[in-house]
Parts: sequence; C-alpha cells; structure tokens
Amino acid sequence: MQASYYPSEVEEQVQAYWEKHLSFQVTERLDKEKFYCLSMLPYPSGHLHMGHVRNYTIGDVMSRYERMRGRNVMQPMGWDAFGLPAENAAIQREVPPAKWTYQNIEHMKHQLKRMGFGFDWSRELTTCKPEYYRWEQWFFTKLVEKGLAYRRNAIVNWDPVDQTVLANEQVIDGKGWRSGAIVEKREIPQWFIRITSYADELLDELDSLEGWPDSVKTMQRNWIGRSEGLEIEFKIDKECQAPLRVFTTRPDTIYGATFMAVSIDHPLTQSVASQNPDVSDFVSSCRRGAVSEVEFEAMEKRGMSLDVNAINPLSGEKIPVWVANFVLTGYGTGAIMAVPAHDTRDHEFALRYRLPIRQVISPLTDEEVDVQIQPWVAKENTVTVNSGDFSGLSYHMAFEKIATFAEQHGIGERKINYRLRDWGVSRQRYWGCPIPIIHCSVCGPVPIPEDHLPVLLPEDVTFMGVQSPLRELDDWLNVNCPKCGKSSVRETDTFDTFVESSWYYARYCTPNAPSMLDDRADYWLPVDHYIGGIEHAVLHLLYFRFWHKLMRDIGLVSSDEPTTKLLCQGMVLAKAYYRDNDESGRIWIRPEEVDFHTHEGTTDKVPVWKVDGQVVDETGWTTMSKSKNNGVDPHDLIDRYGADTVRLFTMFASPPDQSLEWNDDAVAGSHRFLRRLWAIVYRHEDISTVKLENFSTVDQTTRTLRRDVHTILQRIHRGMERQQYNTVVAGCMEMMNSLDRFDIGDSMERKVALTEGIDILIRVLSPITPHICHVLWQALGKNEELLDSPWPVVDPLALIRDKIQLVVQINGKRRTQIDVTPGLEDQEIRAVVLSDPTVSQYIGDATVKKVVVVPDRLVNLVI
RNA sequence: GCCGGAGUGGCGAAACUGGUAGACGCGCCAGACUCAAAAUCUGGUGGUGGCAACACCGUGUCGGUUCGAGUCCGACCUCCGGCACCA
Repeated sequence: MQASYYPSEVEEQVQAYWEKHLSFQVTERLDKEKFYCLSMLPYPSGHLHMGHVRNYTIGDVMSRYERMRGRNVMQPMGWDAFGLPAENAAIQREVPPAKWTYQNIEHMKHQLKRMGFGFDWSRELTTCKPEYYRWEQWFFTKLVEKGLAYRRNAIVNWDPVDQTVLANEQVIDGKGWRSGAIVEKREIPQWFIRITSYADELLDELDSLEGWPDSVKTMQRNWIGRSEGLEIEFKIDKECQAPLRVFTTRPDTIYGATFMAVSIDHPLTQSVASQNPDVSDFVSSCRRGAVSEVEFEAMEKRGMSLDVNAINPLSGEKIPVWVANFVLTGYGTGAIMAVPAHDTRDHEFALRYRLPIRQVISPLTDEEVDVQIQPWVAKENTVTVNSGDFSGLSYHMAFEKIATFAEQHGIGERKINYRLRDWGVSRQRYWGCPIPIIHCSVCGPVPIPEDHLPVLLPEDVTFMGVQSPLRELDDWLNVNCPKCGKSSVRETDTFDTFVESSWYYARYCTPNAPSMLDDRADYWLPVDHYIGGIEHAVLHLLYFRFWHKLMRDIGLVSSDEPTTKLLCQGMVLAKAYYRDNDESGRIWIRPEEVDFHTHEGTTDKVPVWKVDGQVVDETGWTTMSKSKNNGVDPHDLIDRYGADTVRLFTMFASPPDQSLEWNDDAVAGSHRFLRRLWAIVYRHEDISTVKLENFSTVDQTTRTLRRDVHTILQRIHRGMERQQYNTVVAGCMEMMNSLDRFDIGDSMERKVALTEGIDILIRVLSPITPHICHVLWQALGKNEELLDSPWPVVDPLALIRDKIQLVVQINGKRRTQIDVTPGLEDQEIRAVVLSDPTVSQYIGDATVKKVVVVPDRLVNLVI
C-alpha cells in the first residue's frame, strides 16, 4: 500500500476491476429480492453537469447500499436523444443532428464511467435509435385503433418570417427568437392522446403512492384539477340564439350573477362579431398574445359587451353578456356566469367595467363583509341570502337543491370538469420520432401496419433550421396508402420527446426484446426508487404514470403504477453571466470565462469576461442549463480531486431534496477527509484479524470508542434509510475523528476494537466513495468482495451507558444538567433534581408548581 | 397571476415524535512543525455585555397555542421550481 492517496490511480484501477468482473451486470434471479433503482435519463447536451452528477450519485449510493443489504440491484442508464437542442446545434455548427447527438453520447458516457457509477451498460438505450422508437410507433398505432389517440386542430406559435412553428421557449416577448418577428397564432391539425380518460385513475391512485413526496402528489392533484359542479343553461333573449351553457362549482351563487362572459371563440361571440365590427376588432386584438398560461394570466383582463342579454334560470333576471379575453375556450363550455361578489377575477372585471356587484352569500359568524370593496369567496360557514326560494342554505344544501332543480327542469346537470387537457404529441420538427401515419386523400389518416414499421427518420440530412427537411425528402414523403394503395404522403410531424421518456424505464428491463416488452418487465417493475429533478414533478411524471397505465391496458405490464418510491432532488444552482446585444440579443457567457475584478477602494467584485476584460451582467442563483451556458463541468473537478471527492462533496453539501448552490471552493475539505482516511488505514495496515466475541470486559476507553462507533453507525443507518446522505457523510467524519483520536498502545483488545471501527467505516462509506474504499478494503487483506459485503449491524450491547446527562430547565429555560443513571422513575428523577444544590439556588423561596419529566432527557420545573 | 417548496452563525448545513439550537464541514483566528512558505497537526470560533463565573439576545417578519416552539397554527416578506412546444 502506498503512503499517499492518488485518486486517479485508484479510480482507474478500480473501474478496470469492475469492468473486468462485469460487477454491475444483472439478470432476473428468484433467490434474491430485486431492487430497480432508476435515475432520470439525461439529454445528451454534450457535457455532464452537476445536476447529473448529483442525480446519479444519489442513485448510485442507494443502489450500492441496497446491494449490501442483499438485494439484486438493477441500475440502468440511457439517452433521451431526440429534441430541440440538436436542431439548434445543427444550425449553429452545420452538423447533422444525428452526428452531433451520437458524439455527445460518446463523450458523456465516458464522463459517467469516470464517476464510477454502477450502471449495467448492457441495458443502455438511446431513444433516437429505431430499435427503440419503433416500439412507440407501434404502440401509437394501437392507441389510434383503441380511439385513445385522435387528431384535432390546435393552436401553435407561428413565426411568419422563418415560416416555422416555435416552441414556447423560442418566443421572447411575443417575438420569434431568431427572426424577431411578431409571433402569430395558427391553428393546425395535431395528434392528441386521451389522458383525460385516465384523469380519475391518475388522481385516485395518488392516495396509494406512499413513497412519493406529498409536494409532488399535491402538484399533480392540482394539475388534474378535478372539480364537481353544475352545468346550467342561461337562455338568450334573442330568438335565434342557442342558450348559453356555463359550468360552475358555485351553484349557491347563481342569484349573484350580474353578467355573463364568453370566450372569443364562442359561437355567440362569432355570431355577434359577424355583424358588429367593434366586436370583431376586439376579437382579433385578443388573438395576438399569449399561448402560455403565464402570459395568459399576466395579461390585462379585457372585455366588451355583446349587447345581448341572458336570462338567469333561477331568478328570471336579464343580465348582459360580455366577451372577455380571460375566458378559456378549452375549459368547461367556454362561457361563464360572473359573480363579482364571490369571485376574485369577476370582481376585478366588474370594478373595471362598472358592472353591478350583488352579495348572495353571508357569513354565519359576525364577520364584516363588504363585497363592493372586496370579493368574499368562503364556502364554509356561509348562508345564501337574496336568493329567492334558495335563501338560507349552506353551500352544500344550496348546491344540492339548485342542482336537483336544474335537473328536474331539464336546464342543467351535475358535471365533473378537469383542468387537465389531452396530451398534444405532434411537433412540427425534424429531430424526433416520426408519427407513424400516412395521409390518404381517400382513407384519411391511416396508421402504418405493424409489418411496415418502423418509419425510419432519415439521419443524413442537411438541416437548415427553417423547416423540417422531411417535407423536402420526396422519396421519404411519398408512399402508397396501406389501405387502398393510392399514392399518399407521410405525416411529417414527430412526437413530443416526452413520449420517449414515458416508457424507457420499462424497456431497460427487456434489452434486445423482439417486441416492445416481454416477461422480464414484470420481474423488475415497478421501479423501486426513481430519482430525478423536481422540475419534472408534473409533466414528465404524469405522462410517465399515464403511459404505464396505457401499457397495462394493452397487456404489456401488470402493475398499476410505474414506481413505488420517488425522490425529487433539488436543483443545482449556479450564477449565470450574460450580455445583451442589440443585434444578436442576449448572449450567455460560461462561468469559466468570467473573472472577478475588485474596483479600487471597494470590496465589491465585478464580473468581467476574460476574452475582452469588459463587465458582464450577472443573474442571481439560477438553474444550471444549456441555454444559460452556466453548467459547471465536473471534468475539471475529477481531474483535480478524483471522482470520489466529487461524489462525497455532492452528497455532503446538502440533503438530496434541497437545492444546492454550487460553490467549488468547499470541495477541498471533502478531499482532505479522504486523505485522512487513507492515512489512518496506512498506519494500521497490519491490523489485527483477531475477532473478539465478547467486549464486556474491555477497559473504559475501549468501551467509549465502541459506544461512539455504534451510536454513530445507528445514525448513519438512519440517514441511509431516509436518504439523508449529508448526515451519513457527517457521521462518517465523526466516526473517523473518534478512530483517529483513539490510542491503541500495546493493547490487543484496543487493536481489535479499532479494527472493528475501521471495518465498519469502510463499509458504510463505500456506497458514497466506492473506489478508495475498494482499495483500502483490499489493503486490509479482506477477501470478501466489498460490493457484496453485508451492511454492518449495530451491537446493542455497545450502546449501553451507565450515566446520562439530564437537562434541567426552570420555566422552560435551560439552567443546568445533572448526571444520572439511565432508566430512573419519574419520582426518583424528581427527588434527584430537587436535591441538587444548583437547582435549589435557582428555585430559592419559590414554590414548584409543576414538574415535567421527559425520561432520560430533560426535567422542566415550573415555579 | 395560479400551484408546490425553501428561509437557522461569515458560508454549506444538523437538530428523531414539540424537549440542551448550531452536530459535521468550509472559512477565519491562535499555536506546533519549518530558515521560510505550502501541506499537516492541536486549540478556539452565533451576537452583545463582563476580568471572570455568568447574564441577556438569537432559527425571514409579526402574532398565537404550549410547562417548553427552528419544529404546531394564522397573516405577511423574500428566494427557488412548475404552468401543458426547453428537457
């Protein structure tokens, strides 16, 4: 064994050992409990960033720990290889997206290997390869057959200059990011998958997902947004107009409706607009503007009277109908009844356009309510007022009575609405999985039969970034209709990349299967622990759950949910640097290219670009992302300190579910710890192989060491189980401090106790820093494979104490502490405490009114 | 705007079920070793007052519950994530 720790040597050697022994290749085994540990697959952007390192280190620590606990662990890895950045790179660097992607994968795979992650590379998958995407094409044709996929028109961002569809991310302040042209909305036919048919199951099953964080479940619940309400008809006082149907969750407020509002696409609006140029101008002015919900919510709430009246179905009152830009076309019926007294948005609108506000709900308490000033939206402890026959009722009673009334009179019905919308999967892009459809002028859209699949995406193309090159490839585009044989054209849209990431976890279980999945899937599924960024809490994780149910209903898997446990790691944040430029917009500068200059006479540090020495702008803490160019490359850190240090530091810096503000100055401390660990093993390399069965007769110092080691082990174990790896590392550091301070002298029993401590320390640390532990383990002459050595067990006898420190509080303030033997009865503790001289001083002449005893911990005297 | 989180020393953080706030580490200060420096090792380190024992204050802000609150409840402030075509 060498006297000093050389990480690169150690790591190369150990990685070669794992490679040679195929240490992480697994197959289905019935003699062991399986553990499927899944980390979210990366987009191959070109470089591993700290978010990946954090994600995969968490997964690797968990996997290695579970393996030591005796499980058959599978930990796969792959590439989410389709997507927009490859197209952008293609335009910038004139490289075909495929070539760029495959190069990136090669580089990143090398980086992952250098980190020492225990992936089973024989299961690697790449989503842009036909052997992967062919199965999702096949699956999609099944969905079309089952009526779960359908085509309808939907709105996209249209860049009139570049003649292309833009992603929301590519629209900045309403303008195209490259052309700068004002973005238009355009309606085009697109494919949708009926996630709304599964809304109830997706919602209800959240309750049984005990291993999921509550925050994620709450977000999904709110996203699905199930609401029970009443759909009710308001007649229009013009003969020719169909009645307005509105959905409301507050039937108890119907008497307070003082106007109606309809969306700009509502038939009533269109009918009025055709005769009224003001309305039609208003509608077209609303058509520009937001596609995304953020912009939609942020925009000014505007409206215009349609000069039409509706008749309140309960009171018979005539109320005006308005068209308003905040009424959603896609939610409910595209029309609402507005009750400004009891709804915040309606209230705002009513004030703005001076529409009447009428209170129809009162509090049961003596709370003061003035709805002219503020809306009052409570549902509990309320009573209806000014509501004719329906006055004097609670929310629930009013709901029931009014709903029943509406149903009996044929003017309405109880209904359930969802905020969730069907999943639009069409993308007007080249670098994605081709949607397996042929458009025939006779048969319409025809799914491609199984024996004609896959539809290959041509990889050798010149991509100019203006339009999808698929439209230009005549050989690819023109085909005969599979049904009638007439010449037809292929669908040129590709799938949303969320489709690939919705089922990759299942395919990992069945590498090389000549079908989408096979029996092996049911051995491994569901995933036991899924680890990924919190930013995926809703979209990806909902589609992922949804797709699993689709696969179940086609008979490919038998479980209901894809994963039993979920860990959402916090974001890794870094500062980002940029400069705004009139011509090219905002350019982002890599942190490595930024220096900090101190101005004379101040301590303020100003970021400057190394290239030109000029000042750049700085963001606050923000996510590391490709677009902001602020990813920290772990490569340099590995070169400097080794992968073990990087792994140790990322685990130590903060708990997995919290965000981590990256600061590489602090890494050195973790490295120092590994050097000390190396040194202590080097000092005791000739360590004893004797095992003591019975430690009960050893000296006090040895007993103290063993108590420390086993108490800390207990905490480390708890940290592992809770995935609080930062406290695991802290525990390892403490344990080493204890071992380091322990002087063995010539004592055999002390030597044995130290041996035990070092053995435990190396084992518990090995999931986090596996390379150094592997080498130290061998240096100690262990024959057993460290990867499969059992996780150490706490010796309960070592934990026994003969004295404990009892804290004494007086009126809740800590005053002193007393040593007592553990396990005393309350009465005994009381006596000891009250007879203590320090305590008596504090009490003085006062009478003790109350004594609170927390056994073996604390006593509080109330005087 | 809506939904979900977070806020504790100079910094990253810990604190089990409401029971000694600040474990562990970074940084800093002092000392040892050295011709010197680096590295390493030892000790100290929340704030204020005090020679000291010690006292008071202290977990984003304000208020509440409790013998006792970082932890529970209410209101607010700031920051982060998501908002359906970034992944």
